[in-house]
Amino acid sequence: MSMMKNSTATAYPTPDPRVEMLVNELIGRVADKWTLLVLEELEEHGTCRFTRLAQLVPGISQKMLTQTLRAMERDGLVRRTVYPVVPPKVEYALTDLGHSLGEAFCGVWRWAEAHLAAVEAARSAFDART
Amino acid sequence: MSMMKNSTATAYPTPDPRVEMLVNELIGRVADKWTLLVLEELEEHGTCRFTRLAQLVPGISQKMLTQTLRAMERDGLVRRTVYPVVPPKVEYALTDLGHSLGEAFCGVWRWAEAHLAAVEAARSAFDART
DNA sequence: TGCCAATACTCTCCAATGGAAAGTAGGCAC
DNA sequence: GTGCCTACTTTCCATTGGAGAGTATTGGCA
Repeated sequence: MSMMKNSTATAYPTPDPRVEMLVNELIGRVADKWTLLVLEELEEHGTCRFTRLAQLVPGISQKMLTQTLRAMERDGLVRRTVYPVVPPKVEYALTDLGHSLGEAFCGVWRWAEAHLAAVEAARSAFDART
Repeated sequence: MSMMKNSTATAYPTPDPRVEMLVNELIGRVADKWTLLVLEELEEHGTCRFTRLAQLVPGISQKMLTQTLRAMERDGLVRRTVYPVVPPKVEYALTDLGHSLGEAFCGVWRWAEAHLAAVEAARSAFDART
């Protein structure tokens, strides 16, 4: 927030501490490893069922997938559609809000792709410094 | 590094599974709540000492601050400067790489500010659905 | 009449993580 | 000496996360 927000010349850019607190809380929830990975797979593959997501997201456990999807549904990021058929069928899809968050994270993705080598070099250098 | 990301006209942008794996790992590390919050405070306040950061980042423990700063230093996101003075003095500042990551996260911050109300509404609606 | 298969969870147990608070180092003012 | 300052570091304990087994449903099969 404040990173880009002080367009005015005021020394401190945080207008309302309540808003800041809420944004921090929201960031803390949304900037979660699994949320991010699930978001990406849903962006990339569109509507998915539970087991497909479990295969797509590398290394997630069923419990964490359930929890993550529930939290994302509660936050209005994904829409959960249950079909009352014989073997259960549940589909997960991004809402508009979810898509907009995905777009917001595009920059981070591009950053990761672009600076992968720099990070690895930094790690090697750091580890070499004993 | 990122061996050509497929220039072919595939529908989805996943080029090389190795790159994807590394990016996922990097995302998983960098998209950590504390990393994000520390990054923001360093962007906003510039160079900081340890205790100041501990005050700035809401709710972080000393242990997590130490761990987070070490990981960020290892990844080349922050520069750690130790002054061998009487009471220890250590300053933390973002590197260029750190700044670039901060910029990449700008979109997420803006998203959080812009959609705060939408998320809260979604939560209320979800919770009301028992 | 069992019994199974398929799916999306849900539960249990155990290891890893995170937080609070106390401890460490080491020189300096007292 | 005693206490103080700062940046950790360690210890202990509560919470979280993962692996794998269990559950609920019901049409289809023997």
